[in-house]
Amino acid sequence: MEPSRETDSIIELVRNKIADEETIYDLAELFKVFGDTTRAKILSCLEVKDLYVGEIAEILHMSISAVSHQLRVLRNAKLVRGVKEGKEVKYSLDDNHVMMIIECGMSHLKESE
Amino acid sequence: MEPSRETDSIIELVRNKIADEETIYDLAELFKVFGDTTRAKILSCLEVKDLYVGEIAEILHMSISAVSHQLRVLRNAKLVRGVKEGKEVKYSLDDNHVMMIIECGMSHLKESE
DNA sequence: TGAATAATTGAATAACCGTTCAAATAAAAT
DNA sequence: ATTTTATTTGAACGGTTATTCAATTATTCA
Repeated sequence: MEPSRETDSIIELVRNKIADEETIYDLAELFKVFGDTTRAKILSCLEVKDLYVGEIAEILHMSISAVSHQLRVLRNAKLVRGVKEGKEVKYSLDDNHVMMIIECGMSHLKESE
Repeated sequence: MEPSRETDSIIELVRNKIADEETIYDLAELFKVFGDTTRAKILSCLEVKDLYVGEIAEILHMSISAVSHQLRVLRNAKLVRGVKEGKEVKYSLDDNHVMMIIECGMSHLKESE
């Protein structure tokens, strides 16, 4: 690419139009949380029904520890919420935005066959 | 969690209702591609305008090699498309679904303040 | 109080992945 | 034909991260 007044203005045009660094960073961080099979499975489970940690582990044939670790990641990202009920903790999707994003991705998969 | 007939049926209920393993895997793979700052930046650029590799690199202050590597990932995921124009290759978003997913994530960020 | 159950946490290991660097390909210009 | 420019590619390094294992916290039940 030979630099020219023309391309320089394109560079500046795009630089000024894209979202700011921090927003893009946050966006990537959000998608990163969805971008793991285990976490995607957990979210899929919670899409069906609120569940205890042990139930999720059993459904997914995983250790409670592994599930708990991923639940922490999901909690930090505000995608799920845990409420203590006696000895157990019942998890649920934090808001219906989460389901929306999943469905958004799902519909893309269907479209691109 | 003490196992009981009750919880067993919940396990089965959820197992039967969630998407199949492969679909969830594909979903996670899709989000994984969005879940990197560099790739998110590249997509943001292409949301503004179709661009050559060198232009993207300049806009983002990155090496051409690094950008090219990430473009390959995006190409494999069918999120961008590259068309050769002489020596250069012009990249564009593959379909407007891509923009939709980004906007979907963006709106979640705004909502959760 | 002490044993048992549910879940969290921290450290360690292993696998994955993004960037860099060097080399290779491909097209255009001299 | 040779050089220059644009991009791709492969290997290697370093950093991130998911899982495992062991230990810990918290709550219930005896």
